[in-house]
Amino acid sequence: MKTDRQRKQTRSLLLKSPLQTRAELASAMQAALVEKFQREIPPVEVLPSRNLSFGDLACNSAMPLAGNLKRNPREIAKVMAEAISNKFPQLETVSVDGPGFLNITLSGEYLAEFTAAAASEGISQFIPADGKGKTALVEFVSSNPTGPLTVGHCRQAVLGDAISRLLEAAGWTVQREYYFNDAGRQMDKLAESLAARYRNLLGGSMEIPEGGYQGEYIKSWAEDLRKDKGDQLKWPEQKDLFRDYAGNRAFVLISDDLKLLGITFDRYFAESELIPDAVDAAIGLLEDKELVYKDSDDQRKLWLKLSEMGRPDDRVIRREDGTYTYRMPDIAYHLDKFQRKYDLMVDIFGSDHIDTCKDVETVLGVLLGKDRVSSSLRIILHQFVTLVRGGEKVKMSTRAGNFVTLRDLVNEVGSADVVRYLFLTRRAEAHMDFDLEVAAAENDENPVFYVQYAFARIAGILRKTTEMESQIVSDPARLLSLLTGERERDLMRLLETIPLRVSAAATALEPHRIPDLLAEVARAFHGFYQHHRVIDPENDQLTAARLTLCMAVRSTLNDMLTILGVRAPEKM
RNA sequence: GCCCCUGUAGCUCAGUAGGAUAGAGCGGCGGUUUCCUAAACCGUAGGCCACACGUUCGAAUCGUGUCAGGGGCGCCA
Repeated sequence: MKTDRQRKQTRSLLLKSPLQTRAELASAMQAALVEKFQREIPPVEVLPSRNLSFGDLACNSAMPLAGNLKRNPREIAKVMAEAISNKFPQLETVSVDGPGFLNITLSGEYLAEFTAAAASEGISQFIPADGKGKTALVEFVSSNPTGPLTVGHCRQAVLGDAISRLLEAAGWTVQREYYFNDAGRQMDKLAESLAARYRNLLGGSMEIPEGGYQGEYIKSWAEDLRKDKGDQLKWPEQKDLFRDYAGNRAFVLISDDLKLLGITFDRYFAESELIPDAVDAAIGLLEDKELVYKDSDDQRKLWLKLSEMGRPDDRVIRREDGTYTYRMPDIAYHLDKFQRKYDLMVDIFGSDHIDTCKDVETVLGVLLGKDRVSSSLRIILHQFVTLVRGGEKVKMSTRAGNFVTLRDLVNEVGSADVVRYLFLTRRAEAHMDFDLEVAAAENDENPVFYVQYAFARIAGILRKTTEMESQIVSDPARLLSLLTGERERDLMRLLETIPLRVSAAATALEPHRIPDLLAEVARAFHGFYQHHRVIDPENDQLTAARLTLCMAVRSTLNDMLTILGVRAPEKM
């Protein structure tokens, strides 16, 4: 047994993070090329091999360089190979193949050491902390408080939360924000709809207004309102009371819906906070740049000169009655965000927002500078969800009463884990068919269970052992000598790639990559499990080594499930 | 008419800052359990990456065009 001090020494010699390893290889190769050819060389890229039979890492920089240097790409690759082979303890082999590919195999010792570290300390430490010391604001859902959340909001809620968690995994400090319009006409319609239901309860006749809300939920609010306040409420005299009551009820409804998925926000930002000061200030900025003009018929009506900023049409931003259209407070809201000085702002909207998003982004670019906006604001537009039940499309109409709510969906599927996982298996900009039967099936058709089952299997093994921490094999040479199977080695190779792939997913703001990684790890683990018995009473050494590998897998699965917000179950 | 997204295996989808033989799950076919959870594993079949042209040493990936599907084009949000 090595002492802690010795172990640390070994680690400092051998265990570099996956990122460091690749960066050192790249710069050594670049330096060698500069030395050899006596000219500037663009950075060399070390990438994961597309096909593991070629090796663990690959580099194709020799080929694009061949034209510039007027050399055979294989000759260039050879220079690069010589620069690194036998110089890095993390490497096993380096070879030049095909037209000029450089293939690199990682050493068993390095992989074993990585595995041991992952087993004892987890893998999250190896995810490059790109966001360390930086703050991000993620805005999502942002549905107006007029009724329950729909399936579309559900996708957005899950997406926004996963993006937030992914950024957190990469070291960012994330604030989740929900913006809602409480000053617009929608709230008045809602109040009037409630008043109509209230009056109907009392036998009076009052129609739900044009564009109002017909959902059954408003009937129950009306009943509650009657219980609380009696029969004597007057419309429109007590309009504010109706509006506040409806708004509050809607908010409770929405936050309950979000709770079903385990999603919470750090801040709910109300449009009314921006009116009038922030909006007036924003209009002032636009006026200074002569980007607005008054309507020829009505001086109070204000237009935004979007067509002069490269957008197709000018738009009204203030109506005759002094109220604002959607775009104006949204611009003010984003100016507020920029004033709060986040390093990154992410907006998540449904694809129906495409035009307004572009308008707002364009205006921000004019007011704040295009570079500032493009470097710190990322807008993600997700496509809609089609619900399918047994091959048949489920009709979803946003018309009154006939829409599928988030709550219905979660209840029918029966599990927030499944909803989250399945929504996150497709990229945001892809249309999604969500099959309710597959989602509700508790069998092998459901990909969530495949991953969770791998975790539960490991938990089952660990329950049968005691003092598992003390059994972790931290000496890489010993670990390597015990884990000799191909599946064991492949599993270690796979685990080593995970931190950088998680990091890449975070940079791209693409949480859909995580379910793929999870399935890959689970598959490799299930294969290993089937072919190698972990607990072998006759062989303590081997048991300890395989437990170490299991612990590393466990940590990897756990960290990635956490990013998706999906439970890692001890038992299934 | 204009704008956005999509078209990859029977189905649902990954893969697109160009790279070597295009991947997975489900479904199909054939196997595996005295042993840590068979919600698992192993094997096998299945593709003109919508189509055409172009750029390139090299294209599912980039460009142009065509076709097909979804969505959006309010003084709603």
